[in-house]
Amino acid sequence: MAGREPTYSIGELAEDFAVTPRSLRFYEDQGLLSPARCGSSRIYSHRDRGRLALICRGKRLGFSIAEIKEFLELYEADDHQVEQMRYVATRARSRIDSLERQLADVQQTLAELRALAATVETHLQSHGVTETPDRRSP
Amino acid sequence: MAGREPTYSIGELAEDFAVTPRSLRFYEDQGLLSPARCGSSRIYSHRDRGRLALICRGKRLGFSIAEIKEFLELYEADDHQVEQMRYVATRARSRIDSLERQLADVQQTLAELRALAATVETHLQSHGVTETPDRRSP
DNA sequence: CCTTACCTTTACGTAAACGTCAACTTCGAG
DNA sequence: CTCGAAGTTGACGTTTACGTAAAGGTAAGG
Repeated sequence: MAGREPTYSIGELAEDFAVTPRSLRFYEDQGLLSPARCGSSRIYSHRDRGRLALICRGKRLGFSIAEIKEFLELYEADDHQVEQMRYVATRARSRIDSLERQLADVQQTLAELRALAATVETHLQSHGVTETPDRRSP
Repeated sequence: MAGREPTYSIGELAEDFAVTPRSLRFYEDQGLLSPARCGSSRIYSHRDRGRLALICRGKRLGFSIAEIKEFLELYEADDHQVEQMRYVATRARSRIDSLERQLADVQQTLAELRALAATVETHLQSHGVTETPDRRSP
């Protein structure tokens, strides 16, 4: 019953996540990944794949590499000593606080932008333009 | 009845908007501002002040200097050229879309983090620790 | 006259997150 | 054997939005 864990080359994993091999090496330099080696070639495990998924998500969220690294360590610490759990709890809470602030920021920005869009569209309407802008031949 | 328009030195304006003089010079280099000169000193008019307000707002909204420059040129060009307003509206909408995606992502992350925090705290409780962790002297 | 505060220009420095190039090595296919 | 594709490690280039001296001008106040 031994299904061997799948492994990936740098190119495969890069393509799967639509990043470049260069990025994967960079993440490794920064300590976010540490794939096994076969000779000098990198061999990525299923866990590495999971970590990369988290990295990509973090990037989508606009976090820096350093922040993402903290995240990863946070998830890693999952099955560590009880003593360290306090630290994890503290980090998680502080992370949540920061995210809540970011959430508020984004919502504020959205509000401003929607107001701007509304203003502009009102102006457009007052010029007799009500439809979604078609492109006219110039 | 001729109240002269107020003018500002670089330092005044910078302080008013909580930016550095360096930033104002930079914005000028980038063509976002072009204050009058008295000798070599910059003299900012009321209009310049208005432009700076737009610049700061653009920054808050997450636009790049280059994008803000485009907007300023649009506002400048004609107060209401329909074609140009469409462009602004399009940009705003696209930014809104992107922010809405980001919002969803952040909310998702928050949910996960809260779950993690809850898990960790449950673990801590099961070890007889119920209070918020105080910082002990090391 | 001298200091102080504020202004000027020029120009190099910084941080993030890779891109890009060079200069190999390695491996399976033909 | 040879080729090309894909891998490796440096190391320097790029972009954005300024920071940070360096070196000096100018006007007010003591």
